[in-house]
Amino acid sequence: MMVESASETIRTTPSNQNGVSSLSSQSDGGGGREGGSNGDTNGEISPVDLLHLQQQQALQAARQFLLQQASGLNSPGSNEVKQSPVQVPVSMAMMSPQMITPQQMQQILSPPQLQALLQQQQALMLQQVQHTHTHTRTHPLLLDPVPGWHQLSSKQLAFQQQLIQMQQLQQQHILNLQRQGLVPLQPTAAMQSLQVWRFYTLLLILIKYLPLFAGYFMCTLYYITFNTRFAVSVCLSVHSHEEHASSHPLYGHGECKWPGCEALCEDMGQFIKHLNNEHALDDRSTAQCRVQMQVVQQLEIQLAKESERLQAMMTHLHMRPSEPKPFNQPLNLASSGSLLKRDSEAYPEGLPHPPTSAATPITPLRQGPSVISSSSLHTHSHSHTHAVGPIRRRNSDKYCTPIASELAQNCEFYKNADVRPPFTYASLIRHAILESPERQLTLNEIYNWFTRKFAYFRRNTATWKNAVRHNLSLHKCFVRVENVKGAVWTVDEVEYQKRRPPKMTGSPTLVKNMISGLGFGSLNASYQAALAESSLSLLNSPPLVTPTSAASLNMLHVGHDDVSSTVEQVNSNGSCSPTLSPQQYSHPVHVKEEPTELEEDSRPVSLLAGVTHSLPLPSDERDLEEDLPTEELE
DNA sequence: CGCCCCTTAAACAGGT
DNA sequence: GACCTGTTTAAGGGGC
Repeated sequence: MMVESASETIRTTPSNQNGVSSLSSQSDGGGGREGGSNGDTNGEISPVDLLHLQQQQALQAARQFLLQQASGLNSPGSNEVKQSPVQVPVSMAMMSPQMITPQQMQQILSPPQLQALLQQQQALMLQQVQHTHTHTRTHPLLLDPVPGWHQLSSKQLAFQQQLIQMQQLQQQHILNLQRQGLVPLQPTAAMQSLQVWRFYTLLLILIKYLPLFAGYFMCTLYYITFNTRFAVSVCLSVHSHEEHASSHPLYGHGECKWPGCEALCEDMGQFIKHLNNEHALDDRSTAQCRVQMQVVQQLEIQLAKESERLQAMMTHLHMRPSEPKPFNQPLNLASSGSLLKRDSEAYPEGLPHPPTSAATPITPLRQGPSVISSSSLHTHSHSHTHAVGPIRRRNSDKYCTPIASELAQNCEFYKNADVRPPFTYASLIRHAILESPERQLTLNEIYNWFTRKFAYFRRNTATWKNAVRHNLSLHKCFVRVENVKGAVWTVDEVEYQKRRPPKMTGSPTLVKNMISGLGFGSLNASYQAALAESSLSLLNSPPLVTPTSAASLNMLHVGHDDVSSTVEQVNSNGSCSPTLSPQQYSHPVHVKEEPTELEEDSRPVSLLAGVTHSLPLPSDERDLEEDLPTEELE
């Protein structure tokens, strides 16, 4: 009911797209342009330069693709220049939807197959180059990516031609090597070609499958198009037909390109009708758009990774980096990764360890402050600091994308987008209280927190305020404390943990619990369904379904719907105070009746997380598991 | 089907 | 009396 009126309240403009808009400044022909500049600076073109150029082209193509993804989200009208050099690689990527290393590929593919792939990849490169310097107007299927881009200087053209020749020679050399079975292991031309190919493949696989990862990652890029009924234009299609140059970015090949839709529409009118009917502004569309944003985010991360890889390769080859590349975050599939920087070096088992440096910090592509907002808030909460279980906590974070990190990362989003946060009132209230310096808030302060943090709660105040009051009174975890200046509300952590759902056991329920653990338990059906259907694949995907132990599985319930559990857990890593009790955590004023006797046992384990203690794990996993609630306390 | 959780609505009381 | 705060009850939906 509230969703319907959401479209009426558009109060923001898509002004924050820093991560993407920075990419948008990279034009389609950027790679070629860089190559051209190289050609300007260097009279002689070395093979190393060519490799560099190839890599740059690949990255530029990826950037362009990201740009398209992002621009599809941002502005529906920005898709006119949507030809893409990534077009053809799509087919390559779909040919082999596996992420394999060049070595693995050599093992898998026969030499002819490998040769064909290489030829195809090389042809792509050549096609790109030729496309740029033989004028795009000669190619009916390609649009001019950037006006004036084809107006290269003669020197640049000469460079391009030289590049083509070198590439041909290079390709021939590679194929000869392949025929002879001499596949060098060091990053040579063949390997780098494979690397480029792999990059394409990886990117496009991500495009293809990342939408399925929906509920798992709460996206962070923040677009205001949520507020408009039809402004959510997600362009999943890498192809763009010239006959549809003026068409809708979500429409192509006679079918709807909305993620997961593929409904057949004969013409634009039918498509528009379909779009209005099936993809109107509702929870499901919102969730899907959120997923798409996550796709973009992941691609950006991946792009950063590949850029770093390129830098490393170039460094290895004694090449001069063309530009300082932002080093990236390790591909931490847990969206709470930003909150887990402290122990990011130690990857939880089951998570894919990034091949590249894990210690390099990332420049957030989105709202920088949002990533640290909750963290910083809780670092101030000096005394109430308890550590968390190292492995289990991370597993918990991994599976139950903590709402804290979700809020932390998407605070700007929720602040501006009129989207209902997928958390329960109790979770939000608890988060608000725990976020406060004193860990206590008056009712009015809770109200203010809601309105301050969520655009959604700036309307229908009577409804949600009533709900807030109702929750405060209903749940025993919220304790009213008389204060000098009135009454404040605090959180009784023990009680809060008590109300958590029973731990999951079987695999069928696992997924659902995990989803609910993501904080979507309170969503309405459509939203849940949208997220669930997108999450299933991810949750079943190998890297995330390799639970390290029964304990890790049982941890899954810990994050249920809490907003802040992970925030304080993670941020309390540094300060180890095993003697602090949950009561102290919840509130000093509150008098508790039944302290948990086992908490002292679990506490040392929880200290492992941030400070890499080597305390032995308690042998009794069951007891530990029962202690989890207290373990979460600070 | 029953239970539980969550949301929403509403009535009511007490205080300012 | 209006408003805020807090409590309580009820209904409905969804998951298990």
